[in-house]
Amino acid sequence: MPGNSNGVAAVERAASLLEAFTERDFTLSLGELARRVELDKSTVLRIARSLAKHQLLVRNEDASWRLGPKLMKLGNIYQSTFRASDIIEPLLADLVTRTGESAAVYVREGDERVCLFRHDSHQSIRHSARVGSTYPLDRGAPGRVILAFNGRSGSIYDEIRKAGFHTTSGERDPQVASLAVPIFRDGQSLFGSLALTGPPDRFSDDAIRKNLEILQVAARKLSVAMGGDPGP
Amino acid sequence: MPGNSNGVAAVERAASLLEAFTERDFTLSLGELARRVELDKSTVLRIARSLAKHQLLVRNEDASWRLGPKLMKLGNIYQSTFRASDIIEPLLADLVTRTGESAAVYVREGDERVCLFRHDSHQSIRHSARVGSTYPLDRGAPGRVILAFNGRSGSIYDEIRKAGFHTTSGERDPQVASLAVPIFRDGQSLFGSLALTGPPDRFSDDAIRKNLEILQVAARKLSVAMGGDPGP
DNA sequence: GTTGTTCGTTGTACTGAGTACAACACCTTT
DNA sequence: AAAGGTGTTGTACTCAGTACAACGAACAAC
Repeated sequence: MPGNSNGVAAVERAASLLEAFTERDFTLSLGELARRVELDKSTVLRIARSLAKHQLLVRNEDASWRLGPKLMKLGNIYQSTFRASDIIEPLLADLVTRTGESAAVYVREGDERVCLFRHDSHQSIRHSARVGSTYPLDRGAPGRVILAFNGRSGSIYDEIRKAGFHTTSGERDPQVASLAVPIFRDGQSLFGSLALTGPPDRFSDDAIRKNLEILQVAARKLSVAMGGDPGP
Repeated sequence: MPGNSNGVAAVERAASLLEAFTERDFTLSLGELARRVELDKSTVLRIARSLAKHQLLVRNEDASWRLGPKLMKLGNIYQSTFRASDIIEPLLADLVTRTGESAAVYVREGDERVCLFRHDSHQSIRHSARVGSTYPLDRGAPGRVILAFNGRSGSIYDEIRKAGFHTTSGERDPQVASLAVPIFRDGQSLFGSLALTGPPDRFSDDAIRKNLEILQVAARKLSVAMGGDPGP
């Protein structure tokens, strides 16, 4: 199972088990689990038992499985790696009340971006992603801003760097538009991007102009709080 | 390694690897990691590589390791299992502004309780736990309330059931006092407990009386929203 | 310069752990 | 009563996982 070899197959199988669960299918029977990961039922049972011993999986009364609380704890430690929650969370809430759109912070993680923090808009029509979800770097404003300020060259990225922000509509998902600016920490090093997202029809030129100012003020405040230069 | 046998040792080793990380030691070198889990460096390296392939672990530039973003995603799915975040989160925020203390929701998970949601007080002196942390059931008001309404017998628990709430000061942690009430869902089945926590000196009889009313109103609202009886 | 220590990494040989299969008991449904 | 569906356990085979030792590269002490 280890693609290039030099790994531990059983561990990767266990990881696949965890990945079989989604927001919709948050509880799975042994058989269903075995079917999804394409392993024998007995194999899945033994791995699941070991995962459950560490609360990475939990067994419910009808013998089916669901994800365990340890994952929430570990996910929280992952988040604390960035040492930013105290500053970011209230700031996102403030952004939402000011702009009416959902606000989020994305950071680069390898060749993807991860939604690290998020605060949903109060409006009935709103964009709502999940914290921890990964998205491509080269699609959508939050990703492109990260690429631009990570030194990616190309006419688009040069423009973003010059403008200090970027906006896209329906690029990654036809249903959502987004407006993003960079956040810095420890001087000039990029921390990630701060973004507003919502339905494209609420991202008119006028709305963008108005929200951009609010967003940039927040981004500067954030950058300064994390020891970074305010940015261009 | 599987205590009673009938598990997969390599998987449990991998779980131990993840558990070696804490809020303080959020990044560990290979050697340190091997020391903590008491395994050979080569073994740890191979397991870590497999975990990293699934983003459960991430390698940083100096070759040390940290927890991966997939954990946040999975932790989020765990949380969504309870289908309650939309209702609970704003309610906790409201509780904090009304009472000035930190508010949290605990659910039973086996023979422990897990902090499922949490909103910190704005005050400089405040109790601040981590979402996903586990605590004993028989220490602290949130735990005892869960035991009482899960049918645990005994004079203390009979009293709690009769009163409809419980308060403790310094029982689990000498530094914190708490006030907790039950939450129900789907009729009479217990969902968990809703609690306020803070420094003991802010939990005078007067303060408790005042906050209890606010807490109970919130708990009833919550129970009804989740299809449960409002409770006694 | 050395010597010593740490770090991460790779190859090896051994053996015991992980695996798939089959059979089982227990349910419903037909 | 047969057929499908659970979850479970025991088995035997073999290959995957392991610890060990050795390596090169940094870095510090002297």
